[in-house]
Amino acid sequence: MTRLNMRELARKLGVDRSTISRALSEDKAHLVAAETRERIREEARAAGYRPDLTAASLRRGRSHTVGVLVPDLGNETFINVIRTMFRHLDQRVVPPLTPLIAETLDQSGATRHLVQTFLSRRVDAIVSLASTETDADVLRDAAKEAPVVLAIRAISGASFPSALCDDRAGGAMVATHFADRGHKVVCQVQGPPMAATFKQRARGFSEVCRDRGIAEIPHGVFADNATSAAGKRALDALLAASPRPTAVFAHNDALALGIIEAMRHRGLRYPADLAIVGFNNTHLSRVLAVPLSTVDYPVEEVSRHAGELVRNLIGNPGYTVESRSFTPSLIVRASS
Amino acid sequence: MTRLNMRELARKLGVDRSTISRALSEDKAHLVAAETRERIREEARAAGYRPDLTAASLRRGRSHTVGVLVPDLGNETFINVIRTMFRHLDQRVVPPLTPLIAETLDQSGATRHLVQTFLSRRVDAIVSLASTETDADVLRDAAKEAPVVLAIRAISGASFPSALCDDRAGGAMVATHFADRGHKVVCQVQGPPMAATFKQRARGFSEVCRDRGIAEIPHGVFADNATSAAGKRALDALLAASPRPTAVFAHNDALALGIIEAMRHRGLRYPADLAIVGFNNTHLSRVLAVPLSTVDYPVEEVSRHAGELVRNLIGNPGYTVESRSFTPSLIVRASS
DNA sequence: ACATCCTTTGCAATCGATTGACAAGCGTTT
DNA sequence: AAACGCTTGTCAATCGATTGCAAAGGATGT
Repeated sequence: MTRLNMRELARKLGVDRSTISRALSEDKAHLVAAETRERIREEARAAGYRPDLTAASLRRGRSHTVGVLVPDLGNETFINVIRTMFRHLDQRVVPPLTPLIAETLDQSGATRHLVQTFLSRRVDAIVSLASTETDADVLRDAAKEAPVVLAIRAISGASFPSALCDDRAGGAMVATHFADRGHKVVCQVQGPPMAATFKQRARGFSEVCRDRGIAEIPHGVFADNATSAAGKRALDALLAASPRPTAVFAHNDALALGIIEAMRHRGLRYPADLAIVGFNNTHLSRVLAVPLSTVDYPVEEVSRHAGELVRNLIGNPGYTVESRSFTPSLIVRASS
Repeated sequence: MTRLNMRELARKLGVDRSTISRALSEDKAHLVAAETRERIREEARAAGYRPDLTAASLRRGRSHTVGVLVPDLGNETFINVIRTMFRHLDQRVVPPLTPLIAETLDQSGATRHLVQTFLSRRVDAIVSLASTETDADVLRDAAKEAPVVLAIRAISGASFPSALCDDRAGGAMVATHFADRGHKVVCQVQGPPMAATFKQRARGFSEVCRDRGIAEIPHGVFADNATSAAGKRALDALLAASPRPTAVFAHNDALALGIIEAMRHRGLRYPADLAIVGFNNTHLSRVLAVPLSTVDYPVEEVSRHAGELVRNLIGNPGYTVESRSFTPSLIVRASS
C-alpha cells in the first residue's frame, strides 16, 4: 500500500496535478478559480492527502528548512533564542520553516561538517549561534549557496548579517558596578576567547577597570569552556592570586554557579568573601538562596531581529541587511 | 552559477552518474572496482561535490531524518535524552540521521500537526518524548508510514516500541523514604496526569502510602504544567491542607524548585518546615545551598535503548521489538 | 461577427539521485 | 569453441511536485 500522491488525487478529482499543486499552494492559489480551489482543498483534506516535501524541495531547490548551529543545547539562553526566533518566524512565513538544529559543542571541525549537511539538505538559510573565529571561511563559503545569519556571536573581521548583544557594554557595566561599590582588586573568569561574546565581555570589563583605576589581576582566569565545572576549577586560581580580588566577573551564569559551588565547599560565602556577577540572567540566577547579580541578555530583541533577517533574506532577494546589536542591562542582586 | 551535480561530475570524470552514485554510497560501493571507487571519491572531494539530499530522499522514499517530539526544550532531562540518543546513533548508523526537533509544549493539537510535518518530510522514524493519552490515535496512524518509538512517556493502552523509566517504582521509593523517616502526613504535587510519567509516579507513591499506613492529603495538588511557576502556586494549597503534611513529593525538580522558592518568600525552611523530594536529578538539584533529594533518572539507559529501537526499526524490517523500562534510584540529600 | 483580452486549466519538461535490467569484458571449464 | 560465471559499468525509468507555456473557454468591445 502506497501513500496517496498528487497524481492519484488528480485522477480521483478529475483535474490535472498542476491544478492541485496550484490550489494547495499559497502563492499560486489565485490562478485557480475560487470554486475549484475550495473543492480541491476540501477533497484533499478529506482524502488525507499530504504533499511529499522531499519532492517539492527537489523541484523548488529549497526545502523550507533553516539550519541552526548551537554550541550547547543545555544552555537556556541559546534555547530561548531559538525558540523565540521560530515563534516569531512561524507567525509570518508561510509555509512554515522547519528548523534543523545541530549542536557543535564548540568543537573545531563540527561547524564545517554540519554546514555541509545543511547545504546538502538545501536549507533556505543558516543561522549560527555558535560561530567562532575559525568558522569564518566555512560560513563565507556557505553564504554563496544560502543566506547565513549570525546571532549572539559575531566573527571579528567578517561581515555577516547579524543579531547581537553588545557584550562589551555588558562587561563594562559590571566593571562600573564593581568600581562604584569600592572594589579595588577584581578579576574575570573568562570563557573561551574564540567566541566573540567572551572576548568582548572581557574587553569591556578591562577598559573600565583601567579607566576607573581598579586593579584587574593579571591575565585573568581562562575557562576552557563556559560551564560550571570550569567555574569550579577557576576558583583555585582566583584564590591563589595576590593581591586577592574581592570581586569576580564570571562570563556567564554557569561559570558563576561553578564558582559558588566551589566556594561553598571551602566554606566561603558570597558576597562577603567574594562578590560575584554573572551573565545571561538565567532562571537559575534568580532562584539561588543568595540570588546572583547578572547581566540580562536581550533575548527577545536578538531573537526577533535574527528572525527578521532570516525572513527577509529568504524572501526578498534585494534586501539590504541591517545588522544590529542590542544593549544588555545589569541586574544587581545580593551577590555583589 | 549552479551547484555541481552528479551529471556534471560524471561528465568530468568520464563515467556514468550511476557509477558515481554507487561509488559514493556505503552499501553499493562494493559494486564498483576499488580503483575506480577511490578515484571517484577523491575527485568528488576535490571538486567539492555535495550530493543533493532532497533528490536522494525523493528517490529513496526516506530522508535519513528522525522526527523528535519533545514537550519542552528548556528541560534538561529531555535534552540529555535527545543528545545521548543521537550520539549513540551517530556511531552506528551510516549515513548519519539528522534530527528534526519539534517542541509540543504539551499543547493539545501540536502533536498532530508536527507529526504531519514529519511524515511530509518522509522521516525514517519518529521518536516521541512528549506523548500524552490523547496522542494515541495520531501516533498509531503515523506508525503505518514510519516506525514510531516512545521514550520517557508511555501511552496507556497503546503498544509502541518504547524506552521508559519505571516511574511507578520511582514514586514508590519516595513514599518508602518518607515512611522510613517517620512522616505521617505527606503530599504530592502532581504534574499533569495526561503524561504517563506523572500518573505512574503518583500511583507508585500512593500505593506505598496506603501500604505503610501514612496519610496522603486527599486529592493531592495538581499542577497545570510541571514548571517552577506551577510549583510556586502549589505551596498555598499545600499549607492550607489540614492536617498539614510534613513532606512533599514534587513530580519533578522544577516543581520542587518552585516550592522551595515560595517557601523562601514566606520565610519557611526545608526540610525543617517541610521535607521535599523531587524527580530527575537535574543539575540544579545538586547545586542548591540545601541540595534537593531527588530520583535519579536513568537517562543513559533510556536514551541508549531508544536509539537501539530506532536503529533496528529502520534497519531490519523483521525486527521484533523489545520495549524496556529502566529502574530509577533515589538520591537522598539534605532536603528530606 | 470577429478580434482581443482575461481567466482557468492542461500538457510536459524538469529538479538530481538511485536502482533494476542488462551488456561487455574476461577468465575458466567442458 | 561453446557455455558459464563473475566483475564492472551503462542505460533508462523512476520518485512526486512544480512551473513555463499554450490552449480552451468566456467575456467584452467594435
